[in-house]
Amino acid sequence: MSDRKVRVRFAPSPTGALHIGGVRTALYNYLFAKKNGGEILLRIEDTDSNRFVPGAEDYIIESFKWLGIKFDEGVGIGGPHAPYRQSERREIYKKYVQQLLDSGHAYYAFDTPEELEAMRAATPNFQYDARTRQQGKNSLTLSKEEVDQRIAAGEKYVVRIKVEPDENIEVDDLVRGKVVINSNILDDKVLYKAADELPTYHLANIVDDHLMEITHVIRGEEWLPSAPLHVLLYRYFGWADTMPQFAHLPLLLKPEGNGKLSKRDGDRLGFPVFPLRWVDPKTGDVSSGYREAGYLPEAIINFLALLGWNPGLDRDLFTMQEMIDLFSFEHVSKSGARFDYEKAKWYNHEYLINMQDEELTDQYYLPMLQQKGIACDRDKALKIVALVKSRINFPADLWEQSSFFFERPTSYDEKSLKKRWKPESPALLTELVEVLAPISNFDIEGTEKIVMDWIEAKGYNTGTVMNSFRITIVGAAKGPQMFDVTAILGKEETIARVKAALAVIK
RNA sequence: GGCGGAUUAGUGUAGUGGCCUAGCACGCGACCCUCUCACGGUUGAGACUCGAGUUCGACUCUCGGAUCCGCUACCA
Repeated sequence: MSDRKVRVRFAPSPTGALHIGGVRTALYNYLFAKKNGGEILLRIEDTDSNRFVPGAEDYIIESFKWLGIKFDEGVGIGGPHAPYRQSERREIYKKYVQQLLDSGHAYYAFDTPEELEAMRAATPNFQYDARTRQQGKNSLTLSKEEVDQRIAAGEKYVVRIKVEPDENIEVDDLVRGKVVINSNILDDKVLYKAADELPTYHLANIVDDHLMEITHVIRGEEWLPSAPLHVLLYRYFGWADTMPQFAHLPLLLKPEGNGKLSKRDGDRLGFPVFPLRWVDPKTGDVSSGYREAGYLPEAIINFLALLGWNPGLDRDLFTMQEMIDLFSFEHVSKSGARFDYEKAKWYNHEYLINMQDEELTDQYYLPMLQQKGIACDRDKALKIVALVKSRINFPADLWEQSSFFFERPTSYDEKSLKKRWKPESPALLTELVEVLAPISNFDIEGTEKIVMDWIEAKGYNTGTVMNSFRITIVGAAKGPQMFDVTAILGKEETIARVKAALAVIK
């Protein structure tokens, strides 16, 4: 078994947008597969016909495409084990359900929802198992003739697993170690529904993982309680020798309060919980996405990877390849990780300021300016981006940080004025205009030298002059070095702004 | 309620019995840089859930309490 090629899968059900927690699960699967020279496949688990949401599958595929997680086979790609959509594998499952029925590890049950309801109401903590299945209408209590008759009559039966009682089931988990559970607490889970001719998750999952030669099942912690059932299924099928290894990942928790991260937290706290924007086809509700919010996929990947896993190094920035090389379940934590949106922003900031000026300019800045109808040649745009990029968290911030290059301030920040505008500012600036006016070459060094010499000669306070100057040019006490700004603005505009401000600020 | 899992600063984590006066990062504060805001650098406050054991010695092992999380569907 250990010499089998590593094969993992990510198997979401298409019930809506792909949750960020699901993205992390997929990411860990991906990292593990690549680390071990293995393969990862994408399977769609749409065995619940009632919860199917159109568009969800495409959304999932597009999300991973954006994030840079490439699957080796599966839905949208194909492969030797196609089809990868469970709703298209009906006939396959039927065969295996029959195998379990024949070997006595499963049985037919005809109990109606109402009858089940009644049983639950009558017995506290009721569960359909070895102790209670005598009360049900199933092929264990009914005669063979009646069972055949009911099925022949088209009655909507269900197939349940027959869990043998009093057995300790061991689950070997890559992150949690050995977990032992007694079969008495397991119920006879439904494996197959005749109503839609589809298996439930448990059956389909085990059959597919076996058929698709999955070696490692890496999934969320919510599956840990049903892992023993899955172990049983492998055993009942006779596949125990090739049973995959399990790894149950800790959950992603709400940033504040109790519980796991949900869609509503994003709405409430104002951050996305989905990779891409999603419009619910039924309700029309719109959920924001990381892509549309201006996140770089690399930043999201890095952030998510370190939420529950840590390579044990004293740094936080890793490329996908580095993470692949470093990934190991030994360093996956066992407890749930609170989602920290501030850190997500920091990651984006880091990835953005580490981008080349050219890339930021061509990919984001120039298109942004064009959309606003602002003419600006590439050289100038490049210079501006270089000056402001250290202050941005999102590409959109590029505009906020640089708009003053294109738009003369129409108002002046109150706080800045209060702190930096001195009684002598108007006189100083009036004089500055006279100093600037004769300068023929308005470049950075030249202008700076002339202005600084003037300040020194007159014995003025550099801070007072420069900050007052800054307010008239930028509109607030912020931004790049002043002469970098004026060199881009040019003499005419610089002087015009000072004069305009002088006329407005009292 | 039952069963399972978990528990290091506000958050993500390092730590595998003595190296811990518990490290790193985000966030918060200060200082330096400086014409401002960022960036960068330095730095401050801030944590081993509690109680018993085991041990010469426990953040690290065992047991119990507390708390949190998950599961408990003809959903995944």
